[in-house]
Amino acid sequence: MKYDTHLELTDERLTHVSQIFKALGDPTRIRILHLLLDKEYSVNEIAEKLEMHQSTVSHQLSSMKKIRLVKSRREGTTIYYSHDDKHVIDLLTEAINHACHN
Amino acid sequence: MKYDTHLELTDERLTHVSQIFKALGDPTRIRILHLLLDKEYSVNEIAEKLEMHQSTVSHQLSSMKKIRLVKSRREGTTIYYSHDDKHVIDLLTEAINHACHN
DNA sequence: TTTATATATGCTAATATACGCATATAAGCA
DNA sequence: TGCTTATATGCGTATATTAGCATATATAAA
Repeated sequence: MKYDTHLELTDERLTHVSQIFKALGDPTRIRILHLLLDKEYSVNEIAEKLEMHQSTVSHQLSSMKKIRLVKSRREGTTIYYSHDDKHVIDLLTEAINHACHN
Repeated sequence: MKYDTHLELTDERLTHVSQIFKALGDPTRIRILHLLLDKEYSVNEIAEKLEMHQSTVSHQLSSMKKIRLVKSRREGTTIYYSHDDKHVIDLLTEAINHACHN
């Protein structure tokens, strides 16, 4: 798909776009989102797989949920997280792909 | 173009990708890059067009040049900046486009 | 109700970031 | 050389961010 390259950058759009990029501008959050590319994981699963502290993962999931980058679903005491913004996932995978072809 | 979605996220790639997104995660830098979409501008032109202080613009251009998001060319005492990473420009325009269709 | 498990969150310290002032540097011109 | 214009940069301040500890909350099971 081809995009217009000259859409007006209003304050609202600027805030939104920079917020998204800021969220992606942290290795911890990138690793979490990258893990969530394929399927949902619980907080503990994420912490174990990525060798992070539970509170670190929870904090970052919380910050990403606040801006709707991820969503959660409860099953008993376990909460499963998955990504919730296809556009953002596209941006991330494209960036990783570019990094892989350098 | 379709991408693989499962390329390995090595430490090096992680660092690179997060660095790019971090650079894009700031309204000042986004405004500058957005201005530079079409054509090159001098530092003063950028400062005037965007109503920013000269030192602010220079600082941010310097930080973006360090990671090769922009490049510069001298003409007398004037230095013209333009973008230097097509991939990053693509990421930015896509993000703005998404923000425009929400 | 008590206990165990999973997750969330308040708080703090360490670190990073953005900005702007003041000044340095660089190039061109008188 | 001295002056002007354009840009860069050192420094200090204000603010934001990150991570981890300790603890709170929520759910389920005994």
